[in-house]
Amino acid sequence: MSKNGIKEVAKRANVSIATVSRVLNGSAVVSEETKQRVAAVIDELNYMPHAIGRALVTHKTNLLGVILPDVHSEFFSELIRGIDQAARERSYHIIVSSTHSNKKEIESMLNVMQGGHVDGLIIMSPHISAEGVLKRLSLLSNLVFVNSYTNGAKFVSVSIDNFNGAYQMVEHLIGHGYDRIAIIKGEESNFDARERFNGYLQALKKNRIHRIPELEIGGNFTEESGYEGMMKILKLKTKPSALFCANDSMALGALRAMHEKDIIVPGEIALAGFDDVPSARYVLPALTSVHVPIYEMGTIAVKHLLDGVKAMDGMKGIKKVLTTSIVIRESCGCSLKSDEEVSEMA
Amino acid sequence: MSKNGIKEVAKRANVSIATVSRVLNGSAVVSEETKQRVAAVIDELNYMPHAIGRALVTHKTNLLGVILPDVHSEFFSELIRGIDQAARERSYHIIVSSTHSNKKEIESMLNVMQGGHVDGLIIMSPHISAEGVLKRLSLLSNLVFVNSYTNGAKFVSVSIDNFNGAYQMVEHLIGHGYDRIAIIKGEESNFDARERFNGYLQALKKNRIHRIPELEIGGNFTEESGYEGMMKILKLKTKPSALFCANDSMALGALRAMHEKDIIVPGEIALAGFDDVPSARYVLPALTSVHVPIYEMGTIAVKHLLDGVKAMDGMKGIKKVLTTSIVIRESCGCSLKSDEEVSEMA
DNA sequence: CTGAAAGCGCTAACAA
DNA sequence: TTGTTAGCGCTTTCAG
Repeated sequence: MSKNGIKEVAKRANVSIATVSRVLNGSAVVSEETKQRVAAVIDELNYMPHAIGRALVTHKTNLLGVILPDVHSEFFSELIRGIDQAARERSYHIIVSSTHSNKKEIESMLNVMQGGHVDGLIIMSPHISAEGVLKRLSLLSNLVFVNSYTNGAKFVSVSIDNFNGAYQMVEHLIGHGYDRIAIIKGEESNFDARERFNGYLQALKKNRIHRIPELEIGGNFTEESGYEGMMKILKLKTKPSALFCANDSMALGALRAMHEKDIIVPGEIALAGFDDVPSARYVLPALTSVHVPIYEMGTIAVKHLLDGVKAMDGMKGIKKVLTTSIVIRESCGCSLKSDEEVSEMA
Repeated sequence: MSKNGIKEVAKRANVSIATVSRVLNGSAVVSEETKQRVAAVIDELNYMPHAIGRALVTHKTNLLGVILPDVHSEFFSELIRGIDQAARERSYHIIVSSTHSNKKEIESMLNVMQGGHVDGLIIMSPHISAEGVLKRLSLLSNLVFVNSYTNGAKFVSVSIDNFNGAYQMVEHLIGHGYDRIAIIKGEESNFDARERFNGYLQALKKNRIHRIPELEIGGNFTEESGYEGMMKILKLKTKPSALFCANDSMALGALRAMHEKDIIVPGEIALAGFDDVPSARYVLPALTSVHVPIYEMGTIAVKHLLDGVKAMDGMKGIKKVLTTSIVIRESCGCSLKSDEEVSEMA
């Protein structure tokens, strides 16, 4: 096995390595003749330029870092799909790493990624605000936050409209006559969860329905916590007529609990979730949920990162909020045709 | 913003860059005193060694490449979870890229990854054999195949026992009295699919049940194809008493079709799938399926890659096959307690 | 149009 | 114990 580097190519083609580099990148004019000759040797040797050597001088790796919490797997993989697609269109690849929503781990990840390995970073940090994450990071550019709390600062972020999604869903339930609407929430520390809860609260308020503390159940976005939350609800003297879960996993858990206890959905208790995960349409009854454009969120994040959206200009961050849409299925008791159209707003 | 490289650190600490490098890596003995001094400067400057510069000389990036088809999302994300976990334990990160099971794309990916960016590669290629993938690749080491067809060659691979999983499941169905057992298969080109189909065939044969061509329906592992396959089955004059789907997605699709047509499961037609995806337990009736240790497959692949398992020794590849286990739920009509234990065999 | 040479940021002999 | 120096594989001035 010979050396097989750019030098070998140069030698065999009787040119300097500079020329080889030039035909490799088309960076300067090379005579057709030598170009052919070099290309032939490259092909013959099956030569591939060494990305690291190149990156060292160009300061470009064509790699994008993606940091996300490892919960929420359907959500997660859809997001990656979107990111990967958009990245590869720009001939980038992605390095994925899941922190466990642990600040230490996020920082360590950031360090690794700052080490020059990636040209940009997409970070999803539902539990820690952007400023918290960036405490000691000099770079503020080449960074976009996804679904994170970027408290009015100069970050680029793309997220979904959690508040309105929840608001609309709860209004929908109210509109169909339910007035005792329970909620299984996500964790306090989770940004998405807080916003969704706020949407719920606002919808009640707008419709002059008083909140009932015992109907506000804690959860943590897992199927299990939905199951347990539902069990608590079923122990109440006066049961709710409807239940809104802050995500689909918990709704699925709640559904399982109701099946076990022979509660008819939506007959006795109507149910709605949030996220519109694929399984939502396969359970029985099919789950009414808030559709979230996860894939688009991924592609947009990449677009912002790579297509020259700079957050630094003028100190004001860029905040893209994707609208959600409610998709009606069977679990909420109405049976309109589902509308899954996904739109955006600036 | 000053330079902030190793040189700056060296200058401020009044040492040579070599010494800085030494305290960075603990690669040689440095006096406690200078060590302290250098460490202080590093901290003060918030200096991070440039990974690319380092990689160029060490030939180590601490990055692992993962190439997989982008179908099969629940499977996919679970596999990544396993890989990522095992990788991070060894302080590696992973670069994920999903080809679309397209040979060209796989090759291009391989090139990118061979460019020096990764120290090893995990590749899952259900449609293309290992030899096909490696046609023109010089390196055979630092490569492990996951769930791919490594035709007796000198590769390292880890896969699941598709054949026996299917065999056992079909035997289970037969054992409970079903004798007209349909199957919705995966694509011919898919290695997993072929093995599962073989398992089905073998179980029939062993039990002296003749195969009935009209009961062998084509599919492609998507929910949609399961739905369509079921619709075809329901048009048959003599319907099967049970249906085995080569994966859960298709089983879910078939289930949806049966719900639509008011076929009672398992009363009229029993159903079983393969993969044991999370949703399997939440549908109604809960889906009997073949459990696959996806996560473990990921961790084992990494272990093989990083913990010094060399395939080249003596020309014989290493082939790890993980056993599957059937988990009984409601859809097959029996109601034993489910056993989800996962074991391995060499 | 092409070659020589200087580095990119780091590690690893080899000396001192 | 520490410094000097030679690269790792490439791109990119700068001459020619």
